[in-house]
Amino acid sequence: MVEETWPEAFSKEKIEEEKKLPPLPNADKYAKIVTRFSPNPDCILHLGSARAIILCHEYARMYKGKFILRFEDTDPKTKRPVLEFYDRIREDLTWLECKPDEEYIQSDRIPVYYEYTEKMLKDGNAYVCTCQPQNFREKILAQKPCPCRDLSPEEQLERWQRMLNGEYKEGEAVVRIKTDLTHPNPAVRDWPALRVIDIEKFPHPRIGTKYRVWPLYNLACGLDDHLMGVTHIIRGKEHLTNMVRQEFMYKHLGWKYPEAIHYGRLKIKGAFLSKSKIVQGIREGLYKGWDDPRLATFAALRRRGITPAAIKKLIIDVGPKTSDVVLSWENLYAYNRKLLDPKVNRYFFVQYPIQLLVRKIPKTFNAKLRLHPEFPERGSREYIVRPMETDETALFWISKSDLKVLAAGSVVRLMELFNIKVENAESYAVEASFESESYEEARKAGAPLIHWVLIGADLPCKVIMPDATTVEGVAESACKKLKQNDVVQFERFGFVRIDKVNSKITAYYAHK
RNA sequence: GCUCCGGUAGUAUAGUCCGGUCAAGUAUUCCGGCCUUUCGAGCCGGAGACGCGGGUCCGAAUCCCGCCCGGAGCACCA
Repeated sequence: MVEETWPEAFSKEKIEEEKKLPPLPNADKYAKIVTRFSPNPDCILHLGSARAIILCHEYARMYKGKFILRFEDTDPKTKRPVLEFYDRIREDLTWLECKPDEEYIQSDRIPVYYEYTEKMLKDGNAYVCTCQPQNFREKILAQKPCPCRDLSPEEQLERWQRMLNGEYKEGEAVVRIKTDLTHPNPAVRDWPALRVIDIEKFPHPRIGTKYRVWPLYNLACGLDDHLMGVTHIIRGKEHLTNMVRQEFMYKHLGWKYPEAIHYGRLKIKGAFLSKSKIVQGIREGLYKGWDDPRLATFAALRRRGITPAAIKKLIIDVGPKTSDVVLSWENLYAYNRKLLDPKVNRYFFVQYPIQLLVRKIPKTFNAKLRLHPEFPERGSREYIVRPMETDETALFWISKSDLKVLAAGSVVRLMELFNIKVENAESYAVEASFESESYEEARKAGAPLIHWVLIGADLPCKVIMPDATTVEGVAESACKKLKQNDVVQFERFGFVRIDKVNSKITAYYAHK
């Protein structure tokens, strides 16, 4: 009856609709959407890159397109690539469930860049500039061409050969793309495209000393985006002027510039998201590794049990806006908690344990604790609490932090076990006596519920917190069966990822 | 300084192009209640925002002008 009147109230109670990304500009103009993520493998990936990765991957998936990973490793000198990061970046993408459909490494594509450089040189759209940087700067600021600009294409090609032959030393020659000398932004005017590197001093970690002329960002990236069929460039807004620069090159080559989205910077409260800060901290030994819990690297988040799905949701939530955002960890944690709560099992972990002696226990208790209260099919763990025959006592570990509810005379329930009445509470030990068994009585008395670990069925355990401090304690012995990478909830403590299990458990704290 | 962006609750976001249905929606956070053998989750309720000042208009978060604040770029880095 009621159902007939308001059918909508009964249909699939409230589907929380997933937030979706706004449509890509001009998506219908392209047969296949192609995006790319193009990191320099000179550092570990962190949350700051999440926007590029997830947006690119998500859009490619949304339009059944293609997602490309392209390593931009063309600076053997100041942003020197490091071999280990190529793989670490691949690992991070896999973990984030953003596996690329194709992969390129720019240091393998030098001949391609040379080919187009020569074409532009030949067409009079580029030139080899041998001016002192200072001199060039003055000219360009005055909107005047430097002497090299107007040399004939033949001469340019000749100079180009000399660059390749090593007749120019580092800093002595650079290829520039012709733009508009009167462009309002001086940074756009005749930008540098390739330069000479002292390759003996700075060999490329992958390619060695094979090439002494290396392309700069705008040449390599600009060429590749077209050559690889990228339809939508999604990158940080620090690249806005690079788009303007590259558009001149596209005009020279008769190409059409892809659609470009320049999103704002992403920061997260209290975390260093700059490569240099991270690298510096590692070098100085401040951080123990790339996955130090204080870092917002993917490696660290992974170690703490933050799920890729939570990160993805967060990024999609933020979207591709151009304004900067400062995220708070709370948002990430909330998403993660929602994902983890139904999935992971629950255990007791007592932090900073103190001893609890319970007297007058009338019988043997068999505590059966479900791994997850809502999913009995997952099974349970059992602890037999058998009082000493001589004096009817049993010993437990309880958390020092629960002392606040353990004033003498108060009634407290040991979860899933029985109720006790506190007789004496010191900061190092508590004495109590059996009060009653049923949960209902505890409720009626408004007794607080605390968790416990039976002495004798315990396992030392330490939890590494997000600030890298350690919380020592004991876990219930059932935790022995946990494996590395398991994420569990330590009840009334928080979600943790199991890092190591041997005679002692080491876990990393995710969040409450 | 110059060239570009951007400013909606503690945080993030919707709405801004094409003014009214926005006395501003959503998520998270916080508070209260219910429920529950966790201080978790769930459910219900509540708190909380259009940077500032003018103008146009019957009507402005949305349009115009000025200001303020924040960010990015101004490399032979990416």
